[in-house]
Amino acid sequence: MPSEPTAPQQRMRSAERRRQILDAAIEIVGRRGYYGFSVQEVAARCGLTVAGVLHHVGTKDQLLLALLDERDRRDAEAVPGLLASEEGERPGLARLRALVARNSTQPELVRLYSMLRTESLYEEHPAHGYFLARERRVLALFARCVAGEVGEEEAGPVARQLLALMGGLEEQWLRSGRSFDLVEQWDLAVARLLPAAGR
Amino acid sequence: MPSEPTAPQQRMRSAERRRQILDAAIEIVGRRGYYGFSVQEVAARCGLTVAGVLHHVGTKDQLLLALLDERDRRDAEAVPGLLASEEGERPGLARLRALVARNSTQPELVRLYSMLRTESLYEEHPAHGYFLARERRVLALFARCVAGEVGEEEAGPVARQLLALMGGLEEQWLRSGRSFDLVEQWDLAVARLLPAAGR
Amino acid sequence: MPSEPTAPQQRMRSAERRRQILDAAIEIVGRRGYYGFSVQEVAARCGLTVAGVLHHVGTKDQLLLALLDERDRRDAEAVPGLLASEEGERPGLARLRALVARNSTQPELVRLYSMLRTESLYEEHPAHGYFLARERRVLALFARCVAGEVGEEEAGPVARQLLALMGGLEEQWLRSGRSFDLVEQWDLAVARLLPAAGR
Amino acid sequence: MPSEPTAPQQRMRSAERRRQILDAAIEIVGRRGYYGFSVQEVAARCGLTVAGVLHHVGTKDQLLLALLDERDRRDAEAVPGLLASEEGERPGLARLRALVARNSTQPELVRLYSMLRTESLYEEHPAHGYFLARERRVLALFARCVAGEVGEEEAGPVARQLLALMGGLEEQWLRSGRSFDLVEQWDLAVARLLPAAGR
DNA sequence: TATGAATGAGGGTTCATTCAT
DNA sequence: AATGAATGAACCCTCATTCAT
Repeated sequence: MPSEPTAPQQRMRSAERRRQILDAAIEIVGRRGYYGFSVQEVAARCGLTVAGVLHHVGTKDQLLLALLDERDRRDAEAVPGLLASEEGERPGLARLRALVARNSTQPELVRLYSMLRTESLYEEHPAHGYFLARERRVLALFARCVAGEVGEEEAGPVARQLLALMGGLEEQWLRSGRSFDLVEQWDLAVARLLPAAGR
Repeated sequence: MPSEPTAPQQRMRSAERRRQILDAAIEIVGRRGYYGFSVQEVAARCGLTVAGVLHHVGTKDQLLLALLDERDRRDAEAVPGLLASEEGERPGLARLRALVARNSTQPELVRLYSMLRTESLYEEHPAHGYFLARERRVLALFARCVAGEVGEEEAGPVARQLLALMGGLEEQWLRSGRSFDLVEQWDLAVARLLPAAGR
Repeated sequence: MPSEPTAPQQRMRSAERRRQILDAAIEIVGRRGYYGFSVQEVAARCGLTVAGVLHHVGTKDQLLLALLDERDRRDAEAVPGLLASEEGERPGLARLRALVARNSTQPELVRLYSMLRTESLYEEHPAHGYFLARERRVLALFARCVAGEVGEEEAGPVARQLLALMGGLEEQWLRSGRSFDLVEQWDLAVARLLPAAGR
Repeated sequence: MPSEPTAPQQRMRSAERRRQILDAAIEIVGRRGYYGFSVQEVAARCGLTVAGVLHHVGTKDQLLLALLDERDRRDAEAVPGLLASEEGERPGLARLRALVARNSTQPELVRLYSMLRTESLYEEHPAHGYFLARERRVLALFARCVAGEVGEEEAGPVARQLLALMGGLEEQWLRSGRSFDLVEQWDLAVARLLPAAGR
């Protein structure tokens, strides 16, 4: 419905506006997933028209992908090398712990990935490919992180186990209203799973 | 004169039809979640009108809850006492293994719970309450299952870890196209997590 | 939705059931008119299925007409000769007052007629014909009621005025939550309109 | 190069379109009331999609209220001060007559108010509050109009009577296919009701 | 007498998208 | 950079009705 001409529409610079839109989308998609969120809602949160939002992001699907890219970009910027492992450096368990620690400060982000990871199990989900590739990459990274602790043929399964643990604990953490300390529980789990490494 | 031998009956009896509807819904909700599925799709799969489906289940929301109830009912019937633990009997690790084993034969079911569990993190999701309660119950059960293996103050955290592992491995299992043996990976994980119990 | 088999469905005799249905319908149609009422609502109020109601009344339209007939039948029975004026007897202002008095004890009934009278202004309303005929009859009756008080050529207009007054006051009476005495206001109005007659 | 001289413009400006929508709605609601009209019908009459109509008015309920506001706005504009009585000026019977006279030229408008006034007796009707307030205001105005003619304690009842008469006569006028002169009948009624004032 | 299954039509509303401005 | 008009498709749901039981 044509609304009253509202407060003098402040025009933003494109980059700024885009960031604002992606922020809003991250939060909303984190809550209700791809299928449950609407461009309308993003628009409302930004004080924009639906058409206004689309002007910046193109399409609902593109918005989703843009949002994932943006997250990756920001993460790479904020904690360089946390998820990457290009060089010859040998990441260890500390790396995994750092990851958990960082996530524990960003529940919103955790929500987003939880949501989309599960939703994208469906082959036609727009982020299906993204998360398939991501999981492969992450499993490989985790395997390298534990390479020093376990035998070669065990690295794969243990990486699986750690990834499962991480995701599962995060989900419980969210559902419980973050009523427990995520890092602490992670440490307990790792101590059990890789007892030799603790020392 | 006896009537024709009942041509391919169009009109079904209530229970039958309801089961058919719930089956279809389970599959679809498992793929796309509550937000992504439509009554229309269920109807199409059952050869019914949308109104026809609604005649049996009332509402989209009620369909979701009915579907969860139905699952519970069928599970309780098929493997009695798997999730329950009423009496004084002491469930152990075997119980957990049995659970994983059963799930490994029902990927569709696993999908459904994965999907809804995550989606229902959102407070206004129609199954939010259901999964909140369910997680509490399951954590309590798991804690009892490991009561014999670990100290009392450790039962809670370990239950968390096992639940996280179970969910996480299942998810990886689904995403990988079930390319690994779920029970095998579970055993490996448990062997690491509770080494003493292995024997 | 197929409901639980409820309390042992008491079967009623047809006439009884029909009366019950019409009673419910009178109340509901009185509130929301023909367009706003649904067979479903009537059914609910009678503890019947929609099909059950239709079994007794045939059709939504027929229900409406049946309901009007029933009202007329009951009125004729309860206060014989109130609206009729077949014989040579000369009805007077007392007759009109009796009418108002009776209505003042049956707000539900007043509601019904108010509602349908207005709704049926529309030519395609199922009760259009009914109320057209009714108004003619009533105007004729009213004219006879005031024949003794005013000149012949005035009887028509005065009948109009009295009918307008009656309907209008009743409507105000309903809207105000019956916060004034309908008969009293009627008397005041008549005293003004036909001053000579008062004595 | 100048563009073609604007082919029969499909896209309308907001105000224009809105007016068109409200006009259509007034007519339809006047015929069948709030419960009997559908947005679809309004859309069809405007050569728009349902979604198109909703784009301008928001909601079926909002359309109804917008329509009443619009009527008030137009009336206030066309015959300023007819229904208002802000200042110290003393309105008299002439004011009431002017009102009837105006209405007699706008049967459509009369229909609308007749319809909604009655329908909104129902407490949950979207215009219930509107007409409750309106009746209070109008009764107060009418009371002031006859303040010069009758004693103070009679003003209230007489206002009621006049309002009832006006509404009732209008309704008869509509049902009869406007077969009589509304103003003439009004004059007759007023002459009877307030004989002293005639002079 | 009454129900239960099923439908077809229509209800209002939401949504993503296009296009001109 | 952003809006506003408009659409087409989909959404869930309600309704009156039919038919077999």
